[in-house]
Amino acid sequence: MNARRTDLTQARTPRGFADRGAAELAATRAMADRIRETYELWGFEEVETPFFEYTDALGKFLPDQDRPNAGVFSLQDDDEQWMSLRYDLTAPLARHVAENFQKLAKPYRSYRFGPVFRNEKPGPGRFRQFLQFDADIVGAPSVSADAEMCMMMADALEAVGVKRGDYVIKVNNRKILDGVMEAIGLGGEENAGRRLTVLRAIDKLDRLGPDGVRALLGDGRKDESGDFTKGAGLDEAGAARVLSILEAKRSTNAETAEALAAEFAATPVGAKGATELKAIADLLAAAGYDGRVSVDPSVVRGLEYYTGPVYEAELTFQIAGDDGKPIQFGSVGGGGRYDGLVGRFMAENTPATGFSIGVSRLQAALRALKGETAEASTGPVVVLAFDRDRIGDSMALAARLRAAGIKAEAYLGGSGMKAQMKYADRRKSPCVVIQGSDERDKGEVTLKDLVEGAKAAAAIADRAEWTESRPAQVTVPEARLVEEVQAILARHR
RNA sequence: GCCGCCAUAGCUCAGUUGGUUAGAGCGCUAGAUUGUGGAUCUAGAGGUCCCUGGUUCGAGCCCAGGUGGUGGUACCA
Repeated sequence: MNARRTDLTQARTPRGFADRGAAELAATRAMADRIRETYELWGFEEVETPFFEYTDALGKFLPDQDRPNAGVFSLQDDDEQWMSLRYDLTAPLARHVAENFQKLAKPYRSYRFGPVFRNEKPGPGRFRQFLQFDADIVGAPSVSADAEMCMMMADALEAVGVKRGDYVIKVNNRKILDGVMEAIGLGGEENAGRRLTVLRAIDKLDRLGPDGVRALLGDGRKDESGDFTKGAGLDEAGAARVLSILEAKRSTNAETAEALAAEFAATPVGAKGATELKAIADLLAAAGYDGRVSVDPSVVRGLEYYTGPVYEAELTFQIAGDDGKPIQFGSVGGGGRYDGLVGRFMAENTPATGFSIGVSRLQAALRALKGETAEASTGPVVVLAFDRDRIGDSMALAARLRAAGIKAEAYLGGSGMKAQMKYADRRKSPCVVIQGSDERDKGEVTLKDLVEGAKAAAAIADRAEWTESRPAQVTVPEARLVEEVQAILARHR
């Protein structure tokens, strides 16, 4: 009967994708509910966009227009138009706003939650499908909107259980860096690539340190594996000037903003950036968010499209990993102002700012913080099946429990009683209902409390006593089924 | 993308210089126990030794290419 079959299909998830079980889904749902409550409290409304967008709507931010599958998952519709799975929630929002511009009250405050897809190499804790939770304000040009975004991000983190002090929202302004780059001769369209290289170099500060960043700003850097990363090609003075931004951090937001204003107001754009940061610092102070939101010149974000304030949510607690070394969780979300994004779809330019929370990443961090306390949720009461032809009786008993609001199921498998008990055990069933012919003849049911029973069993060593004692088990009139089961459930609440 | 390491049962792994029918522990299924979770004992099921090709009388083991995983690095909208 076991002839070797060679036609079996291999059961496997695609690389970088994962199935998620009940415990993890429950944790995700709980977290999403907290975030949702926070956003609604701030007056944001939910909107959902499809997983697919036309590739051109996702935009010029694709790494290579000629290869639509690089970075994103793309396919051609039957009319030959390219469509792509969304890689974030911001580009689809920009499209939605442009498409419904007349209908939306501006400033438009909205949030959305869902999976996004990236076609790149997966790593540990890094998947090709993951969840984001975004909030954006479209149509508010002032930095008060950016300040509000930072505050709401802080509220959201606290709502999901990150304690004050265990996180920090860092905020900076792109314009300061733009000013510096302009001053050292990196202005203009022709230097866009080098400006991006500078941004990416600064983004690596926490990992590579000042010397590593300096190398990336100059000629380039060779890492331990021998791979060479080309640098931005700045001269020594230029690199020093860029790095000096990072030293402007002071102990309070007001002082940092002032230091930046004093140092980097040489160009009009730099001055504007400093003024904006000062305004944000004032708003944060007035709202009581000092300390939770911190003005930090090292935040740049790797994205090209940000035009003003940028911010990043960082978890600051450390816990030891399996190898004893501390794990740094780092960034769990970020965002910024993208005044040009909606403008790709319509002549009217529309300012916008928003941020994204990496739900999967945040969830992983919280799980590590709290330990694997995914407390086993209680399963259903299981009504055992005695005679195959009396399954209707089991189902009727289960139905009575359900009518009383108790999770219950009749055992539908084909195994014997011992296996059925094991099944109930594995389902984390609090209690089983047994009705064989003995009970049925007398109009009774036997209930076994599995939680109590497990405790009693621990003390019993030999088989005879085990079978004899039948711990935590009662036989009651069938009419009292619901009350007695409720009593058992109440014991373990 | 680049560099390194790894791939044998559901899981963790052993497997001699290249030599007969590839093993262990755990897990799973069942029996001992006419109707009871645990413990104990016993039995059973479960394998394309990642794939393809090569060397050889003979390959789980050696060689080449591929695939997948993993650790760095790059990218991360």
